[in-house]
Amino acid sequence: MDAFYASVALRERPDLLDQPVVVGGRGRGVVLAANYVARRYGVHSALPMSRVRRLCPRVVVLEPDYATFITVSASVMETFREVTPVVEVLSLDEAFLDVRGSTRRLGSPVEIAERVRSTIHDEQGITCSVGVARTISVAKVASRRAKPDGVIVVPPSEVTSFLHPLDVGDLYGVGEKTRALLHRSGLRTVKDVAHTPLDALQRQVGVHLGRHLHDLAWGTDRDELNASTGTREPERSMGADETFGRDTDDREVIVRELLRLSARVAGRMRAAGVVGRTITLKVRFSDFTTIARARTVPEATDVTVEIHRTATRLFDALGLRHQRLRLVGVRVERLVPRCTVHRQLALGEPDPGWTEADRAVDRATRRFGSAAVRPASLVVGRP
DNA sequence: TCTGGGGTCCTAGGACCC
DNA sequence: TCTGGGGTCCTAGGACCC
Repeated sequence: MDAFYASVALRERPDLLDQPVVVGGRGRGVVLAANYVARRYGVHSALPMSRVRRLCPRVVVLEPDYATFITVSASVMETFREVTPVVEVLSLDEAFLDVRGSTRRLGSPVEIAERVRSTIHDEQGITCSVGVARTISVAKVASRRAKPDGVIVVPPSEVTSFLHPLDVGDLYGVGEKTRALLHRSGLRTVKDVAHTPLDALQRQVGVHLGRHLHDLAWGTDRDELNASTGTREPERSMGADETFGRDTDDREVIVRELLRLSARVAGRMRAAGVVGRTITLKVRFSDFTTIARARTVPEATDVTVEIHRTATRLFDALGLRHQRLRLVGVRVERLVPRCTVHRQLALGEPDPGWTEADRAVDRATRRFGSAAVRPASLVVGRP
């Protein structure tokens, strides 16, 4: 989708179509999506909101409405699945489709692309762009260059002439750091990378990345999709983090925030039916340096208080003294389906323990909303 | 009052085991 | 002429994606 969040938000506000519009958070947030009018001012996603107002004082800021984004996304994915069952979902607004088995029924890839685009336009009132190619990274680069509201087809015979003039930073998977590293080595275009001997490239950037860059530069990367037809791949980790409204060194505030985050993560884990053993605490200081500390516990868990206890211990083990924090986060890794582990009963553990309490909270939350039941320390205005 | 929040994958080093 | 060698698990950090 083109400028997905902004396009969806603007469906409700057609009066703003000619105005620079961004969807973004308040306070210390960043731009989640900018419409193409705003982009003319140099506004783009991930830009701090404070800079957006300086670049474009008359910008209109809309709040994200995730419930609607998710609904629109589901409809869009449904449209994709009418084309082919082989769909690899990348994010809410983007997917790879393997249309090799659909051409008899629906026509050439370009015809399929235009059909999908017009369906989404008619049904959802937003535009999207499509790249057509034999491998995912070439398709991805093509779709970026097709934006907004376009289609680019790169036939196999034209892959190198399409890719080679591009900057290495245009490759899918090459970000700011890798681009700078390659530029420092004199490799500026995709062609430069393609014509560097593989072993020389691997000495520069490591074996794996070197191999990967070479494949990207010749357009010979992956061409089979990870499309579990229908069901999604289970998540490998789940986490939550939050930037404070202002930096803090107050242990009580921090530990309380860790509880909020632990409850959020554990609730999502229980809803997904997964448990995990490795709990990671993330801390970002005022100067933006960020560290993470992890601990693997003997028993996989989805229990709020257990995750919170581990996170708090990890925090205390940092031994911070009056260092102000900008952000804290909690993540649980190495997730496995809950049904694959059986919980070891500890001696002395009460039978209806925290697990049962969490289940009860989940039931209350489902019926009455997330504000219904909370740890007492998270109740605003408590005595 | 610069710099969100959700993820994935890779690397590197140390502990530990056979 | 001394410190094998391979594998797994764990932790920390970093790059990248949307």
